Amino acid sequence: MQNDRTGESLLFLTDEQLRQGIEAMFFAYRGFTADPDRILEKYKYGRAHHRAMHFINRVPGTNVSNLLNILGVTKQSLNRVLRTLIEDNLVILKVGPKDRRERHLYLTDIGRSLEKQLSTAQSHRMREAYRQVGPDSVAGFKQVLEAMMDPKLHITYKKLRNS
Amino acid sequence: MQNDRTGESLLFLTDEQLRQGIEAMFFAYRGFTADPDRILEKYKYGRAHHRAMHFINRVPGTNVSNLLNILGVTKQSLNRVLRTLIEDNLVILKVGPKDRRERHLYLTDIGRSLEKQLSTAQSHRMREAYRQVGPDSVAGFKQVLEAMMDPKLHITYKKLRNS
DNA sequence: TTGGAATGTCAACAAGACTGACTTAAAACA
DNA sequence: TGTTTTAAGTCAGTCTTGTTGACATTCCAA
Repeated sequence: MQNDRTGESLLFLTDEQLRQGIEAMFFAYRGFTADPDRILEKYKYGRAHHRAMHFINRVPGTNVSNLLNILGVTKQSLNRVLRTLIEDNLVILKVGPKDRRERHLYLTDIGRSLEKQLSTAQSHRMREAYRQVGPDSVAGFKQVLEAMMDPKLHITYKKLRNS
Repeated sequence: MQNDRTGESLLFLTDEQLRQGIEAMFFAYRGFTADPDRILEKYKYGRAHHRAMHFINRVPGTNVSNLLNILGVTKQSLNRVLRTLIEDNLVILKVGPKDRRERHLYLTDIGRSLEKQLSTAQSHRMREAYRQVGPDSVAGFKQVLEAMMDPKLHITYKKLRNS
C-alpha cells in the first residue's frame, strides 16, 4: 500500500512513532470521556449509562440483543444499567410488534434531553479539535481509527453510518 | 456553523461527522485494548497493571507522584497495583538518592519482558493500521488526538516525547 | 525545630464488568 | 401438537479498578 518501495520514508512506522500513537490514544480517550463524565456525576449515572443512551438514541427501537452486540458487554451488565434508566423514565421498553419476545428500546423525552446534553458536551470537544486541525487531518484520524477496530466492530460501525 | 466564509467546505464539522468520530473512538479503543487484555488475563493482571508498567518502562526511575499525575488515579488505587507488581518481582522500588522520601520505580528483567510482550501486541495492531493508511493519515490521527487532550495531559504527553 | 510534602496503609464503598444457573414467554420447527 | 430454541430477565457471587477518609512515617526546607 503506502509501504515504500519507491524511496519515500517509512519513519512513521518506527517503534517511537507507534509508542506515541499508543500514548496519544490513552491521553485522548481521557479527554474524550471527561466532559460527559462530569455531567453524569451530577445525575448519579456512569459511563455505561451514557453508552447505552447514546446507541438507543442512535438506533431507536433497537432490541436488547442488538444493543448487547454493539456495546460488547453481558446482558447482566447491560440489564443493571437499563433497569435504572427505565425506573428513572429515561428509556422505555416496547414489546416487539412482530416478535413479541423482543423488547424494543426508546428514549423518552427526558432521556433524549439528557442524551442531548451529554452528546453536546462530547461533540463540543471534538468539534474544537476538528476545527483546529482541518478536514484532511480529520479524514486521517478516522481512517486510522477504523483500521484499528476489530473487523466485526468495524462492520457494526459502518452499519450505524447508513442507518 | 455550516456557513462557509472562505469557500472551502465545512461539511466535516456536521453533527453527523462528529457523531461518527465519537463512535469511531469508542470502537477503536476496544480494539486498542483487546490484544494486551488477552495476554494480561493469562497472568491474572488487568489494564491498570499494563498502564503502570508501560509508563514505568517509559520513564525509568519515575517517582510515585509523577506516575500518579500521568495515570490520573488516586494513590490508593495505584498502590494496590504497584504492590502486586512488586510482590511478583516485576517492579522494584529504590529509595530516592536525593530526597529519600521518594520511591523511584523500575521494571525488573521479568517486568521488562512482560511489558515487551504487551507493547508488542498493542503495537502490532497500530503498525498494521498505520501501514494501511499511510503517513499523512497517521499525522492527521495524531493531530486530532492531541487536540482532544486536556491541556495538562497534552503537556504531559509532549514531555514524554522528548524524555 | 516545626510545618508541610511524599509516600504508604487500613478500611469501607461503588461502578461496572464477569460467570453460572435458572425462569419465562414466545416463536420456530418437526 | 408437542418439543426445542431464542430473547430477555433475574439471582447470586466474584473481580478489577476506581473512590473517600483517616492516619503514620519519613524527611526536606524554611
